Amino acid sequence: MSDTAVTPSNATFDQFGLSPDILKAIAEQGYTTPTPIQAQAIPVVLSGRDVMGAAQTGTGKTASFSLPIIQRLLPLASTSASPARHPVRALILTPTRELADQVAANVQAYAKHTPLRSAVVFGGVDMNPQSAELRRGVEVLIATPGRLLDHVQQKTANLGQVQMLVLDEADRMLDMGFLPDLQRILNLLPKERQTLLFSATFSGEIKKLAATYLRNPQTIEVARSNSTATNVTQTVYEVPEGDKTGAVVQLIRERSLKQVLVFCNSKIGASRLARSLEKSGVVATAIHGDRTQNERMQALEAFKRGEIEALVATDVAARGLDIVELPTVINFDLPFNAEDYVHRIGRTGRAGASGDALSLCSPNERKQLADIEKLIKRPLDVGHLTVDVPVRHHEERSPRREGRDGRDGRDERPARRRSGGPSFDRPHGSHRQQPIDDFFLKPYEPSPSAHKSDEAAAADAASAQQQKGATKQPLAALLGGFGMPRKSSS
DNA sequence: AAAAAAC
Repeated sequence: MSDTAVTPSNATFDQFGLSPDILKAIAEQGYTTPTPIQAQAIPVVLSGRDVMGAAQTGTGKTASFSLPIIQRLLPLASTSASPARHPVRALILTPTRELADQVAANVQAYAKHTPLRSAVVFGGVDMNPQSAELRRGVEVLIATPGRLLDHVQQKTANLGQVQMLVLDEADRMLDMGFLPDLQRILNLLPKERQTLLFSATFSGEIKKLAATYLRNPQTIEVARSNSTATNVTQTVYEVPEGDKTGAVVQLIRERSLKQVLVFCNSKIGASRLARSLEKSGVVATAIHGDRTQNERMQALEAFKRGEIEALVATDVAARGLDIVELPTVINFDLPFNAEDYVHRIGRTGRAGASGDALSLCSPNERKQLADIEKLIKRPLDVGHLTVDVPVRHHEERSPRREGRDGRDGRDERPARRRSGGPSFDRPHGSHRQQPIDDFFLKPYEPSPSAHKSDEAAAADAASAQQQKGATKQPLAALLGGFGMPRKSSS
């Protein structure tokens, strides 16, 4: 087993023995004090030892490996123009193209006063400029796996002299089915090398990967995995599926949000929401895997420049995107994987800044909410929007169930009955059958097969009681057992 | 259930 490093409490960048050229670049980036992961990882990486790092994005992880990589390669850096003098010595693999781009920008910045060359390759864009750059020779290569293998096949990338390998967001890469690609790449690398594996979680698969490809790694863990930053407020708003678009508009206006990242579960949903927001006067654009790489990059850049108020994204943006001090993240949909929630809200409250994570939860997403609260080991705060909740003194309703839940982006409905209508503009859209009151009338219904605990049943009864005649009540009251961790019965 | 990634 590997041991865990101790955090030096008040380290400075000066004490790592980094080259003045690197320190100069660090200073230019405005950094003075290493983050905990940097304080722990930099000395270990400099020592040449393998690392198994558990760190969320936003903890300064990229610099924690980039800086010592640059330092270690410095003695080998050549000022020669000959490509042969610039073989790939460090390879950094990331799951998404945007993350590769971000990491590359960091490496570039940290190495700018050194003769080291770096390049980034990923899919979705022309291979030729990448090939040309690779042929000129680079010591540090940042890549997504598929395109890297493409370059290997084209013989534009030679990995025979790689001494340092970084697997960034390794859990994500496995989730995305990159294991075969990773294995192929790893087989091309010299056995004698230093390997750094970073992962948000240490699942069984990650441990297996580490056992296979790392040698006596030192474990570095800054924040317990699955934990969320304490400087981020986390609030959930219970919103009927069809009211989510309006709710987002309202949150943006209420809070005067100028730069908000909004997560959807589907590509189509993200596009639709972006369009709906635009109709409501919010400058918005979507970023997801069905948009061209050019569109993705332009959306991201415009967002960073502050030209876009709402960037509506799928989980392509859940990890790794480094948008400095993003104040607010909204979950339009709750993610299917609770871990993705942690990654999504990791886009805010970065580098010690405070942030707000706002989540919309429709009745059919309560299971996801319960999973999230179980993972982060605390309930989210329950917020309420200032829209009127319709008063319904309800007697009996037919038990007919909706065949479809409308979760796939069919979230736009015509304005509801005037009395008690929402105070926000509602975009025009297709009709959904489910009446708005459904949510208020129907407490959480577990599937018939699911076993319900006594507390949950009691909570349901309590919430059903409280729903009658409810208006503008805090959702916590409306929802009784809302957010209670649910015992899973398997 | 969905998303991501090579052409």
